[in-house]
Amino acid sequence: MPWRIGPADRATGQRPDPYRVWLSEVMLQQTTVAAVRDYFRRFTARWPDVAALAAAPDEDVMGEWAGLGYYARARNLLKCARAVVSQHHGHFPSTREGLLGLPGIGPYTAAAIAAIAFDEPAVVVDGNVERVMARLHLVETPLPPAKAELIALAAALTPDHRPGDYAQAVMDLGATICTPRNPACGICPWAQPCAARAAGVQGELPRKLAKAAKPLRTGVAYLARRADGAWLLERRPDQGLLGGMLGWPGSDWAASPADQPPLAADWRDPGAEVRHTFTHFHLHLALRIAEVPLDAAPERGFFLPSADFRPSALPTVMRKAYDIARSIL
DNA sequence: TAGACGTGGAG
DNA sequence: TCTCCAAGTCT
Repeated sequence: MPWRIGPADRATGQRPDPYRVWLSEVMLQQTTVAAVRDYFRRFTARWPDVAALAAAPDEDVMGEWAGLGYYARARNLLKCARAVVSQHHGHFPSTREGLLGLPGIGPYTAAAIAAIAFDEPAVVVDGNVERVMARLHLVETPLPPAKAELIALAAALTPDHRPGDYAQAVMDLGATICTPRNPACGICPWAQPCAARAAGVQGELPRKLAKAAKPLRTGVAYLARRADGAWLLERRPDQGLLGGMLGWPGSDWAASPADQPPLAADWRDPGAEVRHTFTHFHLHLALRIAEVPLDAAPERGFFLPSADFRPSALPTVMRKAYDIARSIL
């Protein structure tokens, strides 16, 4: 993984760059390694250190993050980079407690950075560690109530020697061997002491409380292309869903939203809607598409010139709408 | 403290 | 097609 240093460098006492550790850990929050890899490469190529990132315009960072999800992470990433520069002389705090004070850094990320970048024996507990501990110690209590117990069990195993390598090793074990489904107990180095394995319930742990069903919300989005190729977009407010990202003007997303076009035009119905599922609801988004003249004066949003418009800077639901509009215009 | 907050891949 | 979920944080 591009954010790790090799064993040869590690053997010389070299530490990984705290900036790269921080960036990778934030990207990896609730996100798979496969999804993060290319984003990490693009971010570090464009912004090689925390000072460069802190100096970047908001819209550049949000656009580079587009598609990775949980956009509050990108907003907090910038806040954090700027705080490190302005309040910590451009250096990340080296302790769990110091890191916890920064935006977007919670208990897991603070411990991970402290252990991996600064060799602090912090207790690193993510979903992988929770799963490994629940199985190793046969914890039947469901998550999230079991959280405190699992942290205590993880703390009892955390070594003072090479805590960063230990933390990554347990997370790697969870990601590759002690997986949620069909764990590979036959090649697991902890198969012998594993209580869940002995009881034959390893595939059922950790237990989890049932989640709420996702309601259906609907909405309408308006995609207007001006005669010169510019698209009518708007910047979404910083708070809430897709906060700070570009999007198409349209209705709210609700059980039965009211809607109002952003400008007068001959709106066409493409006959296809966008279906998208967020963490807590399903969305059916109807589309209205129009070609408008150069002097069109929108009541909402702004025309982004085609030379400045990259579909990759849109969140996925907005890019799905764009793909449909482009196919019929 | 429980709910808000994205996405793409696996089964 | 559908559910689950992945290296969580914020409010």
